[in-house]
Amino acid sequence: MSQETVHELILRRHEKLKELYGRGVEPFGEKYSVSHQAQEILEHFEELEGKEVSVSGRIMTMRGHGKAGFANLQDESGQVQIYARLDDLGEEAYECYRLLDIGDIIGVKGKVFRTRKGEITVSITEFQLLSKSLRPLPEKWHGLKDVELRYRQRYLDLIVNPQVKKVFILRSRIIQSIRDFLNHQGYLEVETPTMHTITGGASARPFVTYHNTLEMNLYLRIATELHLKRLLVGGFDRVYELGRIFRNEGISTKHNPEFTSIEVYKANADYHDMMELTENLVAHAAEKVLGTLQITYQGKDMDLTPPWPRMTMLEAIKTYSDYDFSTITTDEECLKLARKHKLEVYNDTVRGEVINLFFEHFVERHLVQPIFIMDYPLEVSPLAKRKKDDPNFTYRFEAFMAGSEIANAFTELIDPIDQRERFKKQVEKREAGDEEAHMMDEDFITALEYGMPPAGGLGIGIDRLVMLLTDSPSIRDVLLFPTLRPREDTGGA
RNA sequence: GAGCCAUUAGCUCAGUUGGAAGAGCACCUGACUUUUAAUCAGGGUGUCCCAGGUUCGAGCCCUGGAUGGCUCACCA
Repeated sequence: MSQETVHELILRRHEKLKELYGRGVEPFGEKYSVSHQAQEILEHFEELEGKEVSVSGRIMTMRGHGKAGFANLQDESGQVQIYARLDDLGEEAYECYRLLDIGDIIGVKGKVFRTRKGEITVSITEFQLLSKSLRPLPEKWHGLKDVELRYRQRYLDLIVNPQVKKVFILRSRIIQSIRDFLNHQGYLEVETPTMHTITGGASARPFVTYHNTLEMNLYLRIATELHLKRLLVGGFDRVYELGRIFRNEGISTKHNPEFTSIEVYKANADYHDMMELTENLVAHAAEKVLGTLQITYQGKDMDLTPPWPRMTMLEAIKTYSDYDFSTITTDEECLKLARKHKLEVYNDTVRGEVINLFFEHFVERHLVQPIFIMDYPLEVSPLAKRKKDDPNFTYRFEAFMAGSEIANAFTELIDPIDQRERFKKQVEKREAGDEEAHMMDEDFITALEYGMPPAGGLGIGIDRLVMLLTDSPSIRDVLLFPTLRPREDTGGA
C-alpha cells in the first residue's frame, strides 16, 4: 500500500467517516462499559437467555437482510453474533448501522437469544461506534497468509488468525509458570544492565552503541551471566533474570537478533542440581500450560517426564559416530580426523574444540527426546568449573530436544586465578581474530577474588522452549515482532 | 555470507507456447426483518515487486536489484 495513492476501498471509508460526522456521530469514541465478553455469553447462555448484555468488539463479518442484519463481533475472548433490526434500533440508528464496515469497533447492548439455526446471538437495541476502521481487513475465510505481511503487520495477523493469538497467550503463560516455579523455590528475580562496558558470559558478537555524555561505546548484553554471579558474591543465594539478550549474528528459523533468556544461579549447588532444576522447570511449564508431558513437535512425539537421560559428550560422540575420543588424545590426531570430515579447523585448533565440532556434526540432530549432554571440553567452556578427574573437561551440560539446544548450564568456575587464565586464553583467540571470544573482565575477576560461593548456573532459551511447547517451526512464530529489514512503502514497520 | 524458491486487485490465488490482465472474498448499486463462507441481479477497482534488455509484441524470456521464505554457514 503506497502512502500517496489512496485506494478506493480506503476512500469509501473516509467518505463514510464524513457522513458519520455529518450525522453527529463521533467515530472515535470513548470507553464503553461492557457486561460480558463474547465467550462468556456463549458459555453462560442458559443464565443469560432473554437478559440484556453489553459487549464490545471488532466487526468481523456482516450479513445484511434489508431492514435487518447480522454481524460477528470479535473481542479478545472470541466472537459472538449480533442481530440488528430496524424495528429495534429505530430509523436513525439503523441508518448509522448501515454505515458500519467490517473492521469497525463497536459497543452494543441487547438481549441474548438463539436463532432458528441455533446460534447464540445478541439482538441489539442500541450500539455505539467506538473506532472507525479506515482500511479493509484481510479476507475473512483465508485470513492473512503472506508471512511477510503477517510479521510486519502482526496486528492484522492477530485480528484475522485466531491460532496466532493462542501461541502468544501460551508464551505468556509459559513465562508466568517459570516465574511461579522459581519464586516458589525462593529464587529472587533481579534486573541487571542490558548495556555493558565489556561483553561477556557467552561467545557471540555484540551490538555496539554509543553513549554521548560518557563519550564511550556500550555493548548490548549477550548474556546475563557475569552480573548474576556478582550477585552471588554479594550474598544472594538464589537469583534469576528473565530478559532480552542481543547477539549480532545471523537470522534464521532458530535465531533472532534479540531473544529472551532466563539465567538461574543457585549457591551451594552443582550441575547435577541444575539438571534436576531444568527438567523439573520444563515439565512444570508443560504441565501447567499444556496439561501434559507428552508433546508433539513437528510430527515428533516427545516425553518430557523427568528424569531425562544423561550422557557425556564423549559417550554421545561414540554412540553416533563410532569415534572414541577417550583414546584420541593428541591435538594432531584430532586435527587430522576433523579435516577428514571437512570440519572447519585451523592449525591451532585443539582437541577440545574438535570434540565439540564432532558433537555438533555427528550428534546434535539425533537428539530428539530430551537429554542432557554432560562434560564439555574446557576450551569451549571458559566459565565452567574443571572436572576433578579430568581437567580437560568441565562440569557443564546442555539440554537438547528436537535436535535443538534449549539449556546450557554448569557448575560455576569460582576460582579467580583459573578464571583469569581462561579469560587470557579467550583474549588470545580474540586477538587472533575470533570476534566471538570472550573479553577480559577485570571487575568480574575482582568480584571472584572476594569469594563466590560454589554454585550451579543455568541458562534457558525461552523462545526455543516456547517453540517446542507450541509446536512452532520458526522462532518468528513465537516473537510478536521478529526482526525484519524495513520496507520503504510501509513507513518502515 | 552462499544456494534454491516466491512476489499478479485490499486479501487468497489462477494466468496454457510470448499474442486484448482473471476468479473468489472484500467493495459499490439494487432486492431481502432469524442469516452465518447468507442469497439473488448488476459493477473490475491493477506500477503483474523495481530497473534495464531481447522481441512486431513481455505477467511469461534474459541481466541486475529489492523484500520475504527455505536450506546451509554462524549461533542460542
